[in-house]
Amino acid sequence: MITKTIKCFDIAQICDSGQCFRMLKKDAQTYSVIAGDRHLEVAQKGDQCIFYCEEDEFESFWKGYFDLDTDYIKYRESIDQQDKYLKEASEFGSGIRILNQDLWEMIVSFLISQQNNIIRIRRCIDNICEKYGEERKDANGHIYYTFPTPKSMACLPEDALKECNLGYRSKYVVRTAKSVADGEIDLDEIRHMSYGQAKEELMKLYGVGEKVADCICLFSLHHFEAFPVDTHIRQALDGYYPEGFPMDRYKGCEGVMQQYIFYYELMGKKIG
DNA sequence: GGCCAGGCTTGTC
DNA sequence: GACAAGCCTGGC
Repeated sequence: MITKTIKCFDIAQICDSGQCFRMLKKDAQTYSVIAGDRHLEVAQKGDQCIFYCEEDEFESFWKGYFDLDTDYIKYRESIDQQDKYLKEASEFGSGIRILNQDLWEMIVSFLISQQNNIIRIRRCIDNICEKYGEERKDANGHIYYTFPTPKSMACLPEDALKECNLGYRSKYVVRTAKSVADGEIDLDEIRHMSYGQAKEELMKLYGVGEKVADCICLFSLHHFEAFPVDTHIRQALDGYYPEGFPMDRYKGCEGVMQQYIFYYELMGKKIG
């Protein structure tokens, strides 16, 4: 069990920001997270965070996963003071961090995300994990499932994942699993590429377009230059930035700004 | 070659 | 009926 005081970190905001679909609220302060074959519980009260794991696992994995070595205050301070909308959005989502998630998990998750909502995306992912992942037990003896490997889905008929409610996206996931399992696309190479190269390579995968490639680059490769434009972001940009979003000003942290806007558009309006 | 309309699963509002 | 972290295909 590790206790830390962390600024700019809010597990609830990270959970609701729609970058991770395997994070679950257990009670008012506690969340459980599954990443690859690992499981973690996190509790938070203000700046105080408790990570229920051993110190070496925290240092070697979860610290990087939650991006705790990155200074988000610096990004927020770089925001144009005249830009009231972005200032408000960044204050509203001040506890958001860009997670370092697994590349393969993000490819599949954002293939499923298209023309879909976050609740249903979560359900689809739970379904494929239960059906094609491996069963594990957490420290409390509760069962959870690992994320299915490319190999475990590569041999399926293209329609097989419709059973998991993926709909027409089933063939995207199966064909992509095949491309990766066959070595046609090398994930390790993509991990070492620049943003531009990685995006281009990812877009060779069946079902991966510009928006999905940007999400993968941002949430698993830590390319902060990626700025995924979906319907919500499109609306915000049309409404608040008719001249276009000032990408040049935010060079190197465009993706962080995108997350502030996305979260504000999705959650800010509910609360008012 | 680029551009654009239409189609695609399914659940929720 | 419209829409949800869109993409592919075919026709021009």
